[in-house]
This record gives sequence, C-alpha cells and structure tokens, in this order.
Amino acid sequence: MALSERKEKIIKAVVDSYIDSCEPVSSADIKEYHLPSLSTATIRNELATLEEMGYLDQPHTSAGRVPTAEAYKLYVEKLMPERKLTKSELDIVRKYFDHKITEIGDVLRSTAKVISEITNLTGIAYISDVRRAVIDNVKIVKLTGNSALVIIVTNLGVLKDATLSVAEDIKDEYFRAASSFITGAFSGHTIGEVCDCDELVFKITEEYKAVFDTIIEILKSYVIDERGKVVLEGSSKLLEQPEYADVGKAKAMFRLLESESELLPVLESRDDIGLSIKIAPEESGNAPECAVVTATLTNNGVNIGKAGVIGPIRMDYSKIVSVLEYIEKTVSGLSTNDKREKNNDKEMAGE
Amino acid sequence: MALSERKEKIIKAVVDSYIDSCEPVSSADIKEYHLPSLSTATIRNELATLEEMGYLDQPHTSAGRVPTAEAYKLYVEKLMPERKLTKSELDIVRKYFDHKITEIGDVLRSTAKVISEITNLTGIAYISDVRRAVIDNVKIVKLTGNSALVIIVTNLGVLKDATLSVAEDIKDEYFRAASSFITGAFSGHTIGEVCDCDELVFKITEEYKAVFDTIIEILKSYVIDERGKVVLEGSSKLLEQPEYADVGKAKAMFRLLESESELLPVLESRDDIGLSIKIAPEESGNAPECAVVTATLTNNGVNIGKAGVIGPIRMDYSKIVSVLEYIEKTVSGLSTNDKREKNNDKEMAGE
DNA sequence: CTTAGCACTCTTTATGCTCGTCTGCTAAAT
DNA sequence: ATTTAGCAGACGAGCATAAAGAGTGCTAAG
Repeated sequence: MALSERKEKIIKAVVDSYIDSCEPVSSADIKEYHLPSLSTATIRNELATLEEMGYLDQPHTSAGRVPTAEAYKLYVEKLMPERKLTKSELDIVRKYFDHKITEIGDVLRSTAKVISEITNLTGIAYISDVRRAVIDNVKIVKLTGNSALVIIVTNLGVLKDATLSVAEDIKDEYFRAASSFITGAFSGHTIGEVCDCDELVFKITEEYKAVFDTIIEILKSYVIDERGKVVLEGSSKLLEQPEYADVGKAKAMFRLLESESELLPVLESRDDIGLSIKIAPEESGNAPECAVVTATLTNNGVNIGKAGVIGPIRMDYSKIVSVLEYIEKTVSGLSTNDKREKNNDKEMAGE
Repeated sequence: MALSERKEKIIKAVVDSYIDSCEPVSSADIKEYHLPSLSTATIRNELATLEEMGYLDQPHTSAGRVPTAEAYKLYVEKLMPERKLTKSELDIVRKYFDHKITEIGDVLRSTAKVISEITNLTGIAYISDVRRAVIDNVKIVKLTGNSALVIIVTNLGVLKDATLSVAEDIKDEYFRAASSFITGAFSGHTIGEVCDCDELVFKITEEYKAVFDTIIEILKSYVIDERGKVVLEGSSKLLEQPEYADVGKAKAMFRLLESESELLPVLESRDDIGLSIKIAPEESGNAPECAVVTATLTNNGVNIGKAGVIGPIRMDYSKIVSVLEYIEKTVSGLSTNDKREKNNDKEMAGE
C-alpha cells in the first residue's frame, strides 16, 4: 500500500530526529522541528497508524516512537537527503590517500581507517577473493648477503612481499633469470590456479625448481592467511554510540567483529557493484543487531574487494553514502599505473 | 623499613587474589586460600598496619583490602611467582612468527597482536627512532610498464617499500645502475643523515639526481609518517577487564590509546634493555590510571623498538613477564640473515 | 602476640512514592 | 471527514527509606 506524502514526511522526521538524538521521538518534537503546521494530535494519529503498519515502534506506552528497520529501509531508499562532503571531510580523505600506497593490505587499512575517522563508526575493508587475482609479474631481488625479496605483482596490486634465505654465493644474474622465467610461467594465471597446479603444468625446468617451490609456498601461505581476512579499523569508535553505552552490548558487538565466521556472512552483499546497504540483515543470526554499508572497490576496472562501515542500525546513512561514494572513486583512481590529478606522482627522469 | 615475611605473604595474597577476582580481599579470603594457620583477627591486624604503610587501600570501611600501586611494585619486584608459558601459549606465539616477515611494520603488528591475544590486554609495539636506522642497501625494481618499487633495507629490516611512477621507456639497466649508485652513496648512513643532508654531501651526479630526490622524498615522508607511531592491537580486549565495566572509564582509556602525544610519554622507559614495568606512571598526567610492561626488541643486537602491553594496574604480571621474555627472544631471532632452529627457512638451491 | 566475639560502618538491593512526559481517546470544530 | 483541543491514564526516571549482608575495628581474654 502506498504511503501518503504526509506519512512519509513523518517517517523521515522520526528517522532524522532519532539518528540525531537516539531518543524516542514525540509528536511534539515532530511538530516543532518538522511539521509545525499540524497539531500534535494529528501527528499522533498518524504515528499510531504508522506503528500498525510496522514502520515505528514504541518502547513503552508513554514513550515517543522509534523507527523500525522497515522505516530505515524506506529512508535510505527514498527519503534520505542528499549530502555533500564538507571541506574538512574531503581533506581527511585526501590526507590518507596522498601517499604512495603499494600493497593491497595497505590500501585496505587506509581505506578502513579513513572511513572510520569520518563516520565515527568501525571501518571495514576486505578483498573479495585473493585466489582470483591474476599474476602479472614476479620479481626476485637479492637484498643483503643471504636474503632475497620476492615481489608478486597482480592485477589487484602488489601482494605482500616475502623474504627468503638464500645461499650467499648466488649471483644477481640468477635472480634476474629466475624472475623472468617465473614471470613467463605464471603471468596471466590466477593465484588460485598457480596454487593448485603442479610444476608439470608450468613446464618448470630443473634449474628453477627451487624458486618455483618457494614461490608456490609463499602464495599458498598468503592465500591461507588472507582467506576472508577482514581489516577493521576504529572498532573502539563504537563506544561513542549510545546504543553501546551498556558494556554488555558493546562486548557482544566486539565479539561479532572478532569472529570472522560470523562477520563475513553479515558483510557479504548480493550485488557486485556500487553501494550495498544492509539493515539488520538476517544473516547476523543471534549476533547483535547492526547495519552494514559497503562500497565495491575497483582497480583498473577489476573488482578488488569491499569497504564500508558497520555499526548500530541508527547511523547517519546520508553522510555514510556520500563518504563511501567518494572513497570508491578515490580508491579506483589509485593504481600502479594511474594518472592522478595532483602532484602525487613524481615522474622520474629517464637516463 | 623491612617487611616481615608474614607481611610480604599477606601482600602477595592480596595481590594474587585481587588480580584474579578484581574484588576487595577480606581477611577471611586470605585465611582460607593463603594462610589457614592464622586467624582472621591476626590477619586483620596486619592488614591495618599494611594499610598505614601504604601498601593497601580500603574502598570503604566495611570492605576488604585492595592493593595500592606500591604493593604491585613490591609484587613484581620480589613476590611474584615464576611462570612458564603453557603449551598452547607457545603455540600461539609460534603460529604468529612462523611466517616470513619482512617489513618492520609487520613485525610490530604481529608482535602486538600475539601479545594481545595471549594476555587479553592491548598489545603495543613501536620503533624507538626510525631516523637512527642505518641504511644498508637500496634497490629500485621496475615492476610493470610505468611503475617501479623502491626497497630500502636498513639494519632494522626492510622499510615499507614505495612505488613510484616512471617513464615507460626506462631500461632495467638504468635501475640496476641507479640502485648500486644510490646504495654506494647511502650505505652506512642513517636515515636521519640522509634526510637532512643535501646532494652535495653524497656526490650525486646529474644522471641520478632524479632518483636521489625521489628516494629522499620517500624517506622524509616515511620519517614523518612513522614518527612515534605506535602500533596497537586488541584495544577492544580492554572491555573484558572489569575496571572498564563503566563505559566512561573505557572511553577515557581509549582516548589515551588514541592520543599519541599522551601515550608516548607513558610508554617510554628509562632502560634501553630488558623488561620495563611501569605501574601507574606519573607521566600519565590526568590520563586514566594504567600499567605498562614493555620489552626491548632487538635485531642482530640492534635495538629496534619496544613491545608490550598496556592495561589496568591489575594485570597478571607474572604471565605477562613470561610472555614478553619469550617474545623478546623470538623476535630477536627473526632477522634477514638468521639461523632459526626450525624449518622456517627454506634455503633456495643455488644455480 | 594471637584470638574470639561483638558492635559498627558502609554497600547493596528492594520497595514505595512522586513527578514529568507522552500517549490515546473523546468530543468539539472546521 | 478530517483536524484539533483537552484530559485521563500509563509508564519510566529519580529519590528516599528500609532491610540485609559483608567485613572491619576494637576490646578483652588466652
């Protein structure tokens, strides 16, 4: 059934007001700040029918109204005001991404951090599936005496690099040759493929067997380590929210954040593109009530992963959406071969 | 004035009991669990004099006794039982360090994380002073088309590496030559020296001017970024502690953790070696009461930084000391040219 | 010096009470 | 038919009071 315009206005008033104050909204509040032309009695009548319709709740008889998840859903879909980032918010984002960021892990951490800082909620970021990353390039560089660095470049960015011990007397040339050999063998394959297949498929010669094995090892442990690893930043920010004024509630929420097996289903979204807003998702099981807003991160058009916020159902969706939209754009602009606007890049003069 | 053996036993009983339960300790408790041979009245007499001496406190007249900071200090110095890590605790530590860890930042994060996991408090780790790190080696590696990776190896380990954009047509040889030239110029100098000095000192020829400038830039921004940066892991663990059952207290503590300017003086310890236990340090100013235990991390005998825990004054010092001692040893064993016992390293066969 | 016993202090918990807020309903007004 | 004013009723927040329980301090005896 369609809602009258007035009913929608009242829902918006309740949600806006409740987001701001976290206190049940009375008919007088609505009259004063949102609909001065109506009497409180009329508003009360509307409130009563909206409650019957499932949009509002009443903690007890003599209390104001509180929005239900249904009301929030309608709000984000239709009623929410558009909002632009303020100057200072833009500055915060720029500050975080004004550096040279290489590793995927760093991108995730920075993203989660900046989101948390602006929204005052917990920022989350994660890679959808490392196994799907396509290897572009593998470099092995000798560092000091007996250690070497393995750098694996994928379409998602530079994977965390790993050192390995090597015999002192191996020459630079060997590493160079090994690098280009391995690059030739792996390039174009996904990490998943490389992990699963054995040396025969890649036609590895005896000479580079050892390097091959080592790199497979590194990839395998990387895949295991990062499987569904979610980066969380600013979880303590949740304490600022009045819904967690009770330490028990706060603990329950932290438990959810710390348990990856419970958290992941809550985060997952159907759509692989754009923003996803999940309000009180069923997947959360007996975990505490929460809402999750995520944006899809891309790099050169490739889906890297997701970033967003998690927090109580009462959150400033309007602000969060504008932040995430901006971050989505910014992160997509970061990449190994980017052309960023500002002086973020210093071209190195050729020889 | 010297304490009688019995007084010490009673202090130990109070501290042990209070660490365990976080509840004021009554004379009956002490009799039952620690000194059954004495009567509660005798114990009460002792408790009264210990309170006068400043070792104990009484929340109110009809409550049991609570140890003062003085009592904790005596406890860690003299009364604390020795404790070995349990099998499962050892396993946790091994799990964290069983990987190839390259970057300093990763060492810090892992260390803080494992400490937090075992102690159920907030783990901290930080580098004493990046500017004092001595550069060993600088490598510039071309990755894909127009991006290159700069790897700076110091005596502390591999610094976070940074990418830079380069013209497409630069050849590998140029990077190789630039790497060895820059290594020749910087090797043996500290990061601080390199940041402060200009090109003349390093006799940079025109040819490598651009690389030189870029690397200086990277180092400078690194030094600024990491100045006094403290890695914190598991801050939400603090909520498990009953002293933060009140959200206000918890928030105050989180504020301390988030403010580097307030946190650093609390962490700093006089001694540059071994374990430091600071109980209710004066430096904390008007920040909430806390205790900090830190160990010095070394790498090839070089002082890297500190790692430890921060939490309420009531913490299981005995356990923490044993954990930190073990971690101190383990981390010192990690290094680019290490000879670790187990199969953590796979030697790569020569050519 | 140690101990038993008892009075005393102070917190904790439960109970009852008042006050203010906000609603729901009814009847009148538009 | 909708809106509004007015009023009774419901409920929580806050406060005082009372009773119960825990643990001490003190005194006097062992």
